[in-house]
Amino acid sequence: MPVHDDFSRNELEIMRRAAGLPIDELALAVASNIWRAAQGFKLKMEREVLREHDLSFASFSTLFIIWIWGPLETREIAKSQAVSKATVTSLLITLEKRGLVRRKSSKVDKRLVIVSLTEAGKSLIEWLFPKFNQGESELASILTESEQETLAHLLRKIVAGVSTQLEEAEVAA
Amino acid sequence: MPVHDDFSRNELEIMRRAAGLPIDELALAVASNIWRAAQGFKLKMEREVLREHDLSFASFSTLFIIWIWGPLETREIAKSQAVSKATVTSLLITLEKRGLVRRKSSKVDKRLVIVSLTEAGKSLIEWLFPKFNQGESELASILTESEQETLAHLLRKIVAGVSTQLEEAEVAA
DNA sequence: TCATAACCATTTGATCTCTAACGATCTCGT
DNA sequence: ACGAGATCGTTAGAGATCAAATGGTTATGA
Repeated sequence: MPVHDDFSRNELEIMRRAAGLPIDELALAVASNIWRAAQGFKLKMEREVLREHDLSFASFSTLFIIWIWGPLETREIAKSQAVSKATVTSLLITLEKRGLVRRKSSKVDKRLVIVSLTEAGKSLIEWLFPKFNQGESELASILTESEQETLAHLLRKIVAGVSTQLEEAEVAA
Repeated sequence: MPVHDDFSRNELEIMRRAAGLPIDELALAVASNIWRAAQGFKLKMEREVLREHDLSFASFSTLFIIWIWGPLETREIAKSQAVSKATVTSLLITLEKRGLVRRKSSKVDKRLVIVSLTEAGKSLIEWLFPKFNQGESELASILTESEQETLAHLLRKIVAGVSTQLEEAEVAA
């Protein structure tokens, strides 16, 4: 009995009784499968691509975003990954120790820190990215091209929607 | 310029040049939006539902799975969440400190540890779950019902696929 | 001008997460 | 019966993550 499958009638009944109200089963399935898919993706990439270079998923993402966008401020990296600035600071310390990124204070606004890739960082991400994309390709290959397009489309809507919802909550606070 | 949007022609050109080969843009979009959706979901739930009870997403998931399935062994919890046993041990220590779960060694097999909810844990999850499901419902409400069904269906295939791929890699090692 | 508010990165302290190594326990083949 | 190998939960050590507090910097308004 696989514990990780979708929920049976029995389990739904437990939840429903506790909730006292009808529960949104469809939303439950959507949310839990988004989460499971993401965890599986992360695990796959860390094991099959990143581990041999001793790089975490978060570190890879950070290198990647700087590679694509060029030198960035800390707050921009945080925003792009939807993580706190404190997390980015911690990641950058690790990456800087390994000589993959460089930080320098902005001349224009001394509060800002500009982060750029070192040569070693650039080489690493250029070496790693094709393998990473290969893994992504493998992940998606379970679906037809048309299904992949549908999935990406629906997920984009979820991402946009939740981003809006989070901003609204932010403003209200 | 929102850093978190899908990638432009320019950025794709950077990747393509570095890769030397054509890259799988569709798989890139699928994977990155899975990841972004999951991060947004986690953030939303932690802020809007879990924070006021000082509970992490991982703690909530653990309480939830024990609530639905009844007393579980540590390894079963780990498997159900796709995390390592060490992670579960650490979570259980925290939850036990707060009096939400109880651990006892199995009589049948002394290696095993059986985890069950305390009354406080049961009360908390039963209080929290309806609010959590409400949040999930809000998350999914950007899509029509039919779209939600499609999304859940496609994600289930991804989850099953990546699970298979991870197992294959496991066996090969 | 200049004081107050807003914003930035960092630090702090707690939790979550992983792999690797460990000790205790169980299984299985001989 | 019994020893080799497998499995279990835990520990150790490192990194990732967050909210809250901090200190330095910039913007705003009277």
